[in-house]
Amino acid sequence: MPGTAELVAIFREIADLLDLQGVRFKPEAYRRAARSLEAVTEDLGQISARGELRSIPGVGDAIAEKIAEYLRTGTVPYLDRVRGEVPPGLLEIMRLPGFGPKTARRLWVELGVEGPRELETALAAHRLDGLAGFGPKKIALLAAALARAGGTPMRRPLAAAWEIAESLLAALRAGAPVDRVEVAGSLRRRRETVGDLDILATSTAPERVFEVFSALPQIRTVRMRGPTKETVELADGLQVDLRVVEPAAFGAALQYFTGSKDHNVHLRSLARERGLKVNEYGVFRGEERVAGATEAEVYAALGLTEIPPEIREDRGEIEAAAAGRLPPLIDGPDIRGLLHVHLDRLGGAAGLADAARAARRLGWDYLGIVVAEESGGASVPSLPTGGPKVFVGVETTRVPSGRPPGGDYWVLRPAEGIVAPTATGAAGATGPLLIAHLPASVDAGFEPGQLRPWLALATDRPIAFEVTAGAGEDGLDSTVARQAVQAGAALAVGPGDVAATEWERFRLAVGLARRAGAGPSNVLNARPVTDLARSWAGRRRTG
DNA sequence: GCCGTTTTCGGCCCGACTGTTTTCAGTCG
Repeated sequence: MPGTAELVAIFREIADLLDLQGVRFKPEAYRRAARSLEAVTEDLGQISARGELRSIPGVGDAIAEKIAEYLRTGTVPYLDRVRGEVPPGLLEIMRLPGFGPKTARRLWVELGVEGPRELETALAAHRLDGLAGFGPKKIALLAAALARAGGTPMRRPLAAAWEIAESLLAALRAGAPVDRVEVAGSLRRRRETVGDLDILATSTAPERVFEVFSALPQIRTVRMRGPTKETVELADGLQVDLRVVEPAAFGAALQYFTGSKDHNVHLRSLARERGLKVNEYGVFRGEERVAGATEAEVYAALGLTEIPPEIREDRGEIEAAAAGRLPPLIDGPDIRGLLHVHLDRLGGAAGLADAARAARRLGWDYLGIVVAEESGGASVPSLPTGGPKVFVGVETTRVPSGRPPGGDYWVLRPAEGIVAPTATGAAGATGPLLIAHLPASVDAGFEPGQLRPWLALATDRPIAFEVTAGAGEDGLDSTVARQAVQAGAALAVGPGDVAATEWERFRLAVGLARRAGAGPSNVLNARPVTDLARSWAGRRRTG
């Protein structure tokens, strides 16, 4: 299927093939462009039509021309050219964990190995023995990696990774001589999927910390351990890096290991311009450490206001921080209630009372209880006074018009495969508020242009796009959500369809909204209860 | 191949860890 996702894959393959040829710098340039394209919220065709492809970070003349070519013809001939220069099987060898382009290329040049199958044969025939740089351990690692090949490590949904991380942090705090322990990496940036976990700790006895960590029941194997860093694999294959630093370097290390790569590279080049050096131990002027204990200190030393982890992606946030113009982002305490709580999930009236208590505990003023369209909304029990206000949402699978029967607002969950509003009820439809739960993930092949008809719908009626942190049933991902925010549309933030005991997960969804650049004014359920009641003209239930 | 309040050419982040080494190359994040 042509589109941004395919173009990203093409650039990544070009990068790998150039790597195999030993070409320097170009592979990173293509990867940078690929990462950048993944974050583009607008249709590439439109950007190209305006002649603005080069405004995408990492896209210069040569890559812009290849994008334009792809948009015209659906192919990038340069890919076929570089494919012709190395055997395709080498890609599989270089992607074996622990091995890379240099090894794959040497096996090809020195032994004629063109792919995994030939490598297997060569290993069996002991043809690698005696090859310079290939000792018995490396050969054994290669054989083991080859035997396990194919199982590409899966990225976990954010919520799943978060639960694993929480259990590891709790175990470390309880059993290891640590002062501070925090999660870093893409989980801290609240990326919607997480490839591995990064945990950072301060301690005066790192060795003991690693001992305790290695002995945790969740951990299957220790892959490597040095004086400052340990890498382990969990039973389900997830890789976890634990690093221990001294307190004076904690902020610098947290900043460094939170990333992203592009953000850090940009920061370090900024530091060079100012005669400074940044590494995971601090910001240095010559030998002198001028910052390091806190992240705020690190950013301040570089002349920047502190940048929230969720937007550290080098998409303009560093320039904004330098100018003191970082936009305010939505925060957990801004959330005033939930709007998408399924009555079924609560388990009836008793469950509703429990949910009301949970909502109070979280400081919320209202709950939007959602019922199926067929049920007519009449079955939602009222709450005793003093509890959160209860609104009733009616869930439907098609774009509705008119007032929801027996409810205050609509919740739209399109039937599977629907990616644009159907004609019925869409054009010119006005009506009470609509919360749209669209399964719109760039990873799953959603193209930026596909949001356009939905945004058009938002010009006719109040609509909010849902952002959740459930397990595989999420609404907009942060890239699509960013597009909605940039278009001035509202988001609705929630924990997904989970029990009230797991509502804390709404904080992860807040993280996704932050990644999208949403401030409090962009989030429907950050509005006070009175505003909300006004935003739909239906009857409302009072507690 | 990209990029620029030290540059339109000459740079391109930087440290940890492993395996094979006797001072380093490759890989990773």
